[in-house]
Amino acid sequence: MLTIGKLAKATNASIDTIRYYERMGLVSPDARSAHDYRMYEESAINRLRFIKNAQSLGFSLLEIEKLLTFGTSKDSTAAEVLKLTEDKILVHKNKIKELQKIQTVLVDLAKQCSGKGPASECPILKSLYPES
Amino acid sequence: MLTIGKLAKATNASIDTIRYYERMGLVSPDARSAHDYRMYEESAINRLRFIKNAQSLGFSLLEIEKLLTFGTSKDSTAAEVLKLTEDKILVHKNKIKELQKIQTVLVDLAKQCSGKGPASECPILKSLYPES
DNA sequence: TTGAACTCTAGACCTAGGTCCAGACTTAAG
DNA sequence: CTTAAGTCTGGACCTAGGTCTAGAGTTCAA
Repeated sequence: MLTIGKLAKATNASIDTIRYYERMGLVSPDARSAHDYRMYEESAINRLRFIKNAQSLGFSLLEIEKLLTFGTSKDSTAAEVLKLTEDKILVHKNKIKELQKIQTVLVDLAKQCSGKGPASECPILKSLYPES
Repeated sequence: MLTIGKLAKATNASIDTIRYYERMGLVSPDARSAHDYRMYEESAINRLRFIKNAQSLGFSLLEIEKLLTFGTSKDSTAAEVLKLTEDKILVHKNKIKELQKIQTVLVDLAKQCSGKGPASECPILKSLYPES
């Protein structure tokens, strides 16, 4: 069994983060010591790594909680996991599209500005002011 | 001169937002009425629209404040505006790249999951758990 | 055994961009 | 004149994902 400090070290998470995840319902100690220290099984390491992995794919803690629940609930289906994943893909797709649209505008603006002269003459600023 | 309510209506911003921008140093009333009501010139409308436009391009309020200052300071140069714009382009570029990387992984995971069977057998979940 | 390192709880604080509220005052319309 | 609608200030609250603090108790190493 691991204390919270050992678990933190093993997963490169902070103690505070682990306790925060506990409040969020993502991780909980497998036991408490005589003096109420949190005690974790080795498997908690994998659980925390799961969280990190899922986070790096853009899942929120709320979504990760669902994923974790799916993994242990007998009634959960692969279809539910797939749905969550596909939803996330769609969200990312839209975000990428939005950023690319913005990017096009910014690059176009940058091209119009020679970088010379006073800011007040800069076409970038001018185009941000509404037609007037 | 416009009261804050008229300005809000004209710009589709909320009164609270305008006051918030004032606290942030982005907009301030051109005068106060006898009873301390904020009074704005027509030009405040354009200023607020400028803010919206810049926001839609991903500039933060802090950056927008700089842009607005550039526009009115005699010492500011187009080069400064261009720099801010190019920095933003770079930030967006990196964000897009990051999202695309994530997207590749997610799409790949989704492909591996048939959507059939229990969640516990789902290859998506399995791959989120560290090699073990 | 003693001091450093660890852990506990509860709750405050942080960012960013707002939103909302209370309580008081002002203005406009009918 | 009355009443609804508008405005004022100051400060609390919201999301998300943490981070930090205080004050008290515990455990480990020398």
